[in-house]
Amino acid sequence: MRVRAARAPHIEPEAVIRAALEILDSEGLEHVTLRRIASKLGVQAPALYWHFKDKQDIIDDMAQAILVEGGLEEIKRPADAAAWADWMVETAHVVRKAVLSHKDGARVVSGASPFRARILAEAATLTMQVLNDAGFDLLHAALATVTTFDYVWGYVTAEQAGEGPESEPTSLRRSGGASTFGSGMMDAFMTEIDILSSAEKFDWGLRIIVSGLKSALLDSTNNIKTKT
Amino acid sequence: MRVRAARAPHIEPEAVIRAALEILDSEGLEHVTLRRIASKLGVQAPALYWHFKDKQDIIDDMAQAILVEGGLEEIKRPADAAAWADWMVETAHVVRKAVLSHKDGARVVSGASPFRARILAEAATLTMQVLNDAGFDLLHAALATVTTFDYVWGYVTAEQAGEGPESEPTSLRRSGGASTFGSGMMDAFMTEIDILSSAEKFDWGLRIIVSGLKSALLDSTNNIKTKT
DNA sequence: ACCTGAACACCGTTCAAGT
DNA sequence: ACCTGAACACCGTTCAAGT
Repeated sequence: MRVRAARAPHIEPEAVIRAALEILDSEGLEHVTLRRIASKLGVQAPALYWHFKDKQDIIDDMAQAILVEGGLEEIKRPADAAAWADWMVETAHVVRKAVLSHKDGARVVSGASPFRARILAEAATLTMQVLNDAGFDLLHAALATVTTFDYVWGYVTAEQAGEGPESEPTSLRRSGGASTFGSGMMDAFMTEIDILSSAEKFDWGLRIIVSGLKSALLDSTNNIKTKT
Repeated sequence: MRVRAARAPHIEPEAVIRAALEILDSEGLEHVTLRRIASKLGVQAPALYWHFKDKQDIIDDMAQAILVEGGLEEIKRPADAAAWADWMVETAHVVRKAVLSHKDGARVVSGASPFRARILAEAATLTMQVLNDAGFDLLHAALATVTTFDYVWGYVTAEQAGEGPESEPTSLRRSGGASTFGSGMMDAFMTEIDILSSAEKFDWGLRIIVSGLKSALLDSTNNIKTKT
């Protein structure tokens, strides 16, 4: 009398997202189609419209799932407000890892509706509060958050876009251009930079930004206190 | 005997890109389809395959066109190598404006093949050289360039994604979550940050990065010279 | 050399109809 | 309440055939 698995549908939303993420990881975003998801669940494509408004709705939930599963929800404010700098670096690394944990993760999350996924907005809000507690006024806490998150986003997007299907020698197809400083100079830099892992490169830029933020914070407090 | 315009085809590649960009500006990227482009040229869709390998090839040329027309080619190294900081800020603004000059410009350029468009790679190479002349070693010139360009990319992408069709109140649809620190705190920050134009917000982040780069440069030279 | 016609294998989405 | 069948209006791409 064993229940024949996935024969009588009773689809649940979570199962849809799970199936979608499996297709994403094994075949990439362009294969995440309603017909593929449905067939993976033993169901016809239009069935999905009972549980989700449209495909965008599914993408939104995929983005949310990727970030939650990546641990974005577990981020808590630092015990010491003065430790904001290291906290920001850690938080950014969490976001990066979450997105990288699924193939085309960056494209999924940035394809999600309003301000990306809901959790991302919450993480941003939390970041603003941490910065505010650290001494930034409301305006500069918001600016600093946007700057940091936009860097994270730009970096991760480029990182994952580079993992494309064809791993051509990068940047030297179509040699017609010549362009004075050919690819020779480019290659010199590329050879240098590739001694670092992608995580290390990410970290370097992150610390540059945090270092700039530290200076901004010092400047603003000096304008008021002028201690010494 | 007047030549009936666009009746006898003789399609030229530039005309294809021009038509594609017109559709892009008036209707957005999702309407830039081979059939639409072709019909705009008085031709059938498969005709495009004689001039271009595939749609990706057209997107690549669109990206290149957007950046060239935005003035990316006119960027020259600074007269004074020490003026690298202001030069980077200016260069970043040029890239931002170029991308924003067409609807969905960011998506087009990031959808382009290898390292985005060819000109972007050249601009990056030039930036590395400028930084190298300014005292950064090869590795750090490359890291600084990547950091800056990734920030530019993240910022512009978010900026243009926000211009979406539906201009909902942003971030407060689906009020179910509650999430302790509701949207109230979020709104306080958003009100603050919206007193600045998008260009000003971009500029602020840019200068944070450049400020961080200045510190890094000073530190590295101090480690060698240790003057006084 | 340059383009058309017709087809192939897909999409997301709608909707009457089934159970 | 939940799903199917069939259709609609599209896609990018291929390819024999026309001129």
